[in-house]
Amino acid sequence: MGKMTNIALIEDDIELKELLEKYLNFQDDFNVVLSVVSAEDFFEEFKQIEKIDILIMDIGLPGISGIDALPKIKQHLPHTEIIMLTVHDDSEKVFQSLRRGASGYLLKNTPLDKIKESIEQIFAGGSPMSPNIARKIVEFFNPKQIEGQKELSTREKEIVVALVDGLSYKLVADRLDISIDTVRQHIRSIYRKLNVNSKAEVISKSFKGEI
Amino acid sequence: MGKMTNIALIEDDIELKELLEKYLNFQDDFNVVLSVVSAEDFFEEFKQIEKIDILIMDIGLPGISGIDALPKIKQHLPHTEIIMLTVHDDSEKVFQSLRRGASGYLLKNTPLDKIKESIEQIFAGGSPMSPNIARKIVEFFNPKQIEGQKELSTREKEIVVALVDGLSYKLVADRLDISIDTVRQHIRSIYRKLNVNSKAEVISKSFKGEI
DNA sequence: CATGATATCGCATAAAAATGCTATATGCTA
DNA sequence: TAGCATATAGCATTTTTATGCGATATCATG
Repeated sequence: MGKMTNIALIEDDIELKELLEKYLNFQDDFNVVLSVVSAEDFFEEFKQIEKIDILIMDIGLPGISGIDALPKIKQHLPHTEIIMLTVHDDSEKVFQSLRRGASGYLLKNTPLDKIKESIEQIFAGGSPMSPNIARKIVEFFNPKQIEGQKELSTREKEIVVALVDGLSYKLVADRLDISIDTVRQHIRSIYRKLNVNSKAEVISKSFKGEI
Repeated sequence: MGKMTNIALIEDDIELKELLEKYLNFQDDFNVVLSVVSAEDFFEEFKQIEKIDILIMDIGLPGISGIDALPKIKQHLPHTEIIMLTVHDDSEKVFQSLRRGASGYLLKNTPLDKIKESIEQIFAGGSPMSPNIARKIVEFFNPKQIEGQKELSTREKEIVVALVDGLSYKLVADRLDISIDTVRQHIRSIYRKLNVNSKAEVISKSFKGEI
């Protein structure tokens, strides 16, 4: 037998919580060591547990939300991998969870065997992600056009990426192997298309998905 | 019978190409309508195909690379969903592919039945992604802690917010009702604490949650 | 084949940002 | 209380950015 994986659950839907508990405990190498219905309960009890490898938690919890609890949990348990299991599929919640340290993001319609698979993926250095969540992320990297805003060319998008990386004109030129004057020219076109007149605005728009 | 899904392949590994072709054609509702070994061949032949729903392509192709071919393909076939199937798992290639319009990203060790599943996920509005690839993305959103990064003061955080809003020093001074020299001074402190030396880097860090 | 979008490069200049140095006042804390 | 971080402000200089103007070449589209 391999080593046991210790799992904790925070889930206020009692039915789902018990189902998960039973299913995971039924697996040979999984062991549910803590199962609570709120973040508050978790903070009260987690210190009594020797080791938590995986925490599966909801977002829509009573009291402290799952997202707000994330930083505090990661602070106390930096080596625990956290999987969000939730009905929320809006980009804001997804990105917030990831920024605050979640390693995976599953929708509640995920079948039990896929949840098991997700835990195994974590140990294989992967990040389990429901396909619909992954789509949000893909859209972040390749946002849809804003109405009335002109499409940037491939080269212009590359320039934007470089600006977002914090590069100066000189370094952009080096990365793309073009002259600094050409960089200037592209940036001019970008400013015109986006109706801005500073790098700062381009970077902000990029992060806000407005490009 | 449901409607047929038309699939195209660009894969220079002949063995894999033929295996995929056979496997996908064997499925009831899949139909491999084009199967070539290079981007050049694809551009020559794709116009003869009435409809391509899904394109599965490699990155490491002879001649034009898969990544370089992406924008041109999306331009001609904006409604074709593209899945990258490749051995490359470095962040740069992953992000480049996504920025250039790929809808999914699978590693070559993906089993055939998972590839089939991925195609179905695309039609369900999802983005198939190997777990190891998803991990790269998660790390993008939650970068590792920068060692010895100092906490910003309240005033400094206000300045950061103003910079993120795309304001110039002058406008920051106006908003906070302080002199432009004081703004400079605060920004100096911010740069020192964050180990950067441009507005662009501050804004990026802010969006990435590194502040 | 003309037109427009893209991609490249150069020169010049004004505006903004980055940095070096100095200085005063306040509040916290070791 | 001496030291430290914060918040304020000024001046000078260098570097980077923003913008105006001009130019050539390619490619796709009408």
